[in-house]
Amino acid sequence: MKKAITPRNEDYSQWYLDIIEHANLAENSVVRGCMVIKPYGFTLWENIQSALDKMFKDTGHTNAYFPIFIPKSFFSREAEHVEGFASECAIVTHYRLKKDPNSRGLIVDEAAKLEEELVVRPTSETIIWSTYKNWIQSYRDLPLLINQWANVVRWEMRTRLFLRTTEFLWQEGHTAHATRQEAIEEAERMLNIYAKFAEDYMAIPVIKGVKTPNERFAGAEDTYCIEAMMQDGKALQAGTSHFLGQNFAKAFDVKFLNRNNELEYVWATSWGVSTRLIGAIIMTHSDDKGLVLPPRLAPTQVILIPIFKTEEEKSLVLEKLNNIKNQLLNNGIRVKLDDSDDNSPGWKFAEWEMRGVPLRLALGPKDLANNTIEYARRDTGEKQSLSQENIVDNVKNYLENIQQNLYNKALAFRESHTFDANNWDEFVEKIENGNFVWAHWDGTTETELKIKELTKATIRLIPLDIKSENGTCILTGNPSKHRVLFARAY
RNA sequence: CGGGGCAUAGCGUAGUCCGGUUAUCGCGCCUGCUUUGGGAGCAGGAGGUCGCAGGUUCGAAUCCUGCUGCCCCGACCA
Repeated sequence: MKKAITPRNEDYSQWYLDIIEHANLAENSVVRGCMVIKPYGFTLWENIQSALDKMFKDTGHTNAYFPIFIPKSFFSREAEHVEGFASECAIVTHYRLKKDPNSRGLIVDEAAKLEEELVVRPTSETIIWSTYKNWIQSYRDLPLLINQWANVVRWEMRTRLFLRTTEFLWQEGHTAHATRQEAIEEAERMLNIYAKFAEDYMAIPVIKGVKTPNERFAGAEDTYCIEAMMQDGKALQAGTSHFLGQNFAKAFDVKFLNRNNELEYVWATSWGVSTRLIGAIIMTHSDDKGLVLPPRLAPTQVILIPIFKTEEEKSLVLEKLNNIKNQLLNNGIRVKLDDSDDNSPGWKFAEWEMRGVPLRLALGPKDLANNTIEYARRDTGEKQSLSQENIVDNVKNYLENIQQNLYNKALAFRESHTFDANNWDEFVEKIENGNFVWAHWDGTTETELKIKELTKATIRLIPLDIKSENGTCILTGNPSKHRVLFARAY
């Protein structure tokens, strides 16, 4: 038996790591801060990708690919962008190794020094806008709606599997528009797509909003975000969409002729989600028995477990289960039959629970005699013996039900951990206990930073569906016209 | 970069203070038999440059010196 999963309430971050290990999602690689995404974890990512990719394409976007290397000078074109990323870049300085004359090893060949260093992309705005300059001349070239699936590198000081790794996988959309209004609409459209994906596929309720200037993306005029609550009450930013104004157009001199034959700078957006979403799924739904996956994204939605003693029973049970498997496959359900001889049914139950498979069907001699089959759902642990009739419909109902239940549970959890705070003591107490807190803020970065210093809470967002309400800042007592969302965050 | 810790089989570890035959145990792995409705049992077996390099010693996982790597806490962040 593998080492048990550390309970959530004992050590939340160890629990998180144990889930990843036991569910076979990923592991640390020999390279510090970089993870190996194992087949099961990567299939989950592929399912995320394909659902999102369809949503992007349905809204008119197409995929393209830009280089992983970006000339260093590109980063200094946009002042805030440099500042945001300079401190966490991997840089290529040479292109050749040679034999070390003093040992059997290899050393960098100093003769092969690059004239201009190349930065391994931490994000692709700069290389993409330098390319867009050549692609855009007229209003007829707009809007330009492009997405790229890629890896990026940010040399973070401390890393955690999926949540923050040195290299991570993501998608980044980069769009160009003729008007300010159109670009803002695009940024909001993509935020809504992220929110819909989070809620409909990941079963994670999110709050939509705008970042404060302090939390804004380097080079953006506005950063929109969705924030989700994890089971320890901390916030996780699950997606961002930026209205970039004309900052990158100006930095890379991207202009177009409008209908009136006037030269104008292009308006831009960029938006992205990453493998961090897998961390969000883990931390939202899983329990002390292991991973819990939402059916719509689970690599395996249904696991079939045979139970038998004799060879004769075995062949009858397997025949039945293969038949069921084919019915489910023909109906587009991702199903797997665990017919290995190596492990007992009990072992298989535990194993597939740990790996988060939403629904388990077990069939043994008793079921053969009674024409029944046992349904066991991962989210509630509930087991039910049903007739073998209507398996496809039953399974579909179960999966739909589990998907909905996971969302409802996560929403109920968030709601029971969200409060209004009207004075400082109340604010500190609610933050300390791991909650989302709506509170008044005087709108200054100074106050925001002071609150962060005192409580480790940050302003997660200013809500999109803002409710006007006169109040006074939780810290300074200065007037405020609406509440903002505070929480400790990942 | 500051502070703390660790390095022994694929993984987790005992032994290190106080040097002494063949380096401990569990998991996992291999073979066989019995098992299989909630992580099976028994028997046998394979697997080690004790992080690296020096030194002390008749003798080093153990003592000394240097190096390297990793983990945790803080400053940075999708």
